[in-house]
Amino acid sequence: MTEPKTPDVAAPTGLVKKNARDGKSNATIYDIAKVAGVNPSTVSRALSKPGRVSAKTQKLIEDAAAELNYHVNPFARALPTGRTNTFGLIVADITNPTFFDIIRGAETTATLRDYTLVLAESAESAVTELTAARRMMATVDGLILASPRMDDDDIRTIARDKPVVVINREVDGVPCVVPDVNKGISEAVRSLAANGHHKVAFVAGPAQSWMSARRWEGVQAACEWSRLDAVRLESTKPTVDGGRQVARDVRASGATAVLTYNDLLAIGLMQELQAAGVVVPDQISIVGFDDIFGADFTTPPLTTVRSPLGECGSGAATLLLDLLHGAGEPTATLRVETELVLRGSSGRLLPAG
Amino acid sequence: MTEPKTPDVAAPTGLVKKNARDGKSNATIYDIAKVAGVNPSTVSRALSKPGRVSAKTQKLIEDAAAELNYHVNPFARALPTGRTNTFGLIVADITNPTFFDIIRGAETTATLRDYTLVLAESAESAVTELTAARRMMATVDGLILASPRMDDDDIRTIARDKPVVVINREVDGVPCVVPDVNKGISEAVRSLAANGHHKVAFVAGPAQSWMSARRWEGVQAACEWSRLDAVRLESTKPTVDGGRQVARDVRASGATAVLTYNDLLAIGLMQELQAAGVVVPDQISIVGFDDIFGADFTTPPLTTVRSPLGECGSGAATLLLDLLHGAGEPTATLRVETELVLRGSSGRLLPAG
DNA sequence: CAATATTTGGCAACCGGTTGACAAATACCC
DNA sequence: GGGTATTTGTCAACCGGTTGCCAAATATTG
Repeated sequence: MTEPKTPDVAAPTGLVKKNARDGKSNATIYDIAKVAGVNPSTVSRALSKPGRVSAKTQKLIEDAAAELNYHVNPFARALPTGRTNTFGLIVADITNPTFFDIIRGAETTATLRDYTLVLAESAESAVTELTAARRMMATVDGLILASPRMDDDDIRTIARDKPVVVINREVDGVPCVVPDVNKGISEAVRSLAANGHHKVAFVAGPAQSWMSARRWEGVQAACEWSRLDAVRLESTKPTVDGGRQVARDVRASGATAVLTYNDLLAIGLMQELQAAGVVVPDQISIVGFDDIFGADFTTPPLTTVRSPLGECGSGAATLLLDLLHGAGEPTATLRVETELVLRGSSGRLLPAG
Repeated sequence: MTEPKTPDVAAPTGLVKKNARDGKSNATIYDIAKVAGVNPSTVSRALSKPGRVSAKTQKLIEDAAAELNYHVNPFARALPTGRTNTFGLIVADITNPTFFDIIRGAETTATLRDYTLVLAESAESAVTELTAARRMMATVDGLILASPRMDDDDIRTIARDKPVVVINREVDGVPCVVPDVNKGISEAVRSLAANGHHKVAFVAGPAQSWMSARRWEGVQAACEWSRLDAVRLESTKPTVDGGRQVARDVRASGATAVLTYNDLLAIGLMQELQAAGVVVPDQISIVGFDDIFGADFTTPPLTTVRSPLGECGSGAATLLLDLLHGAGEPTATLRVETELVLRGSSGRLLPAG
């Protein structure tokens, strides 16, 4: 079969074609087709539809592909199919260590399943978040929203276009990965009750944070169960700085134990209290949430309700990838367990001197 | 193209208006061409070649585009042009906080200039890194390698195909962003000398780490200048755990001040020494590198030589984007300044009791 | 006002795969 | 062997932009 059926299809049309495949330009299925002596569409099938072509042809094509060092062009594939083997992850704040483990979990799972992770952050703004999500929609197969700030309807709207998985929040009709706060919180509160505390303060997070609301509910319920007083305080922002700022209110509240929306608040709060001469945990116990990187750098190291963040990230990625491949419930909610990590910042209340 | 302020997203009224292109298919330049009564190629030009079409036609097309809520299909654009408005960032370890600020800096700059950041990690492995880089090459316009582990030749090979910027390492013929360690180190060593120290230990990082070598050189030079003894110790890994493990050697070395390759090592080292009853800084001074998140959580807070990591990330992104747009030196090296951040973990050596 | 220079818009050929329809080749059955 | 059921490979029409070339339209100039 040496006779060319279609003689000079590629006759020089005057176009500046970089015909010399000088190492640069990549091999295409047309090149493979020529080498293997088959039609390009056969090459395409051999490479992406297992079993569609005969074993003999398959081998022929694979050899040619290997010889030419062929790699599919992702854009050429994405154009007709819409599939990109890519998914997006939008986090509220890249520098917030809460998300580090989520990012890593998602990235690891993505790579493992031959997907690429595209990252964006919303800077804690619902508008930025929506913009980022919209922008990504065009280029990804699916989206993971970690602690989204936009409202439920926006999330559902996006979820109508492409598979979406939400972390740290429950949205009706959208698959979610949420830590179940109750176990960890009740362990924490019971520990505080056992150590002689009677009044507990909860420092809340951002108003739009679904998780902050759940944690406050959990704290209330657990306190009721243990017959402790519970009071809710507001923070300006869920950061170390926000924690410092809330120290006044904490002292004014008369609570002897504090749970904060997250570890950053707890760390800032502890720093400020210690700077003012308050001894932790003798005079006040502090418990954070999440067990972020650095939570054990403090003196005393921070007691905290751990959320398995890495698991959240990889769980969300798995959920999403299953969805993309047609497996799994379209709206399953994955619940992961929380647990108390008892360190030095909480303990027995010493009688006031 | 600004977001429509009118929040009628949730309003069920206007929804019926959408014609056949309701769910999936997005408007194309052909749709616009039809509405505007021009040729698709004219639409393409109006939208991407400023000034190529008359103002009148331009307006016509822009209006039609707005009406149809048109967004270009990135794949269709990438296919013929190869441009994707995307660049990759490969870091050695996603969970290492050193990279958090780098990631954020790069992400912020990317978003600002309308690029998308694709993230991958090498898990501290040269092989994984090369694989990740290769994989990305197909889909990005350029690549940033933060603290790369692969060897210079591999980097240069990659750099021949697409623009590459390296952070935390100098590679001949490739644009780099490197903190200039000398200022920060000499400040640190002078401070130690002034506080009565005579022997300084340096705990090194990974053998392949270019930056570790530079830091050791810097420490040696500064110590020579200040007439201090300098001794080099090896670490098993550049983590908190590695820092704990090196504590033995540090004590055995007889040094009264330690600089560690990075903050994680410093933190682990300090924890271990304190656990053994050593008082920091009275008996030993500890100085880290980088000023990572959490470096000030410790008691005493960590003295460290700060590298402006966010600046490295954004600087690398800027360098890369300039390169992509034809501006800037093809192999410029951007040097950023380091400085000593004096906190509590270093100070005057108390006379041994 | 004619002649030339400059804009402006249209045509069509790409970029590199995917896929439905179909025919040729091969296998299977009686 | 003839006839039907299956494989297997080919054809051709996409996917949605980009861009070189050219001609028509318009502007500039002598």
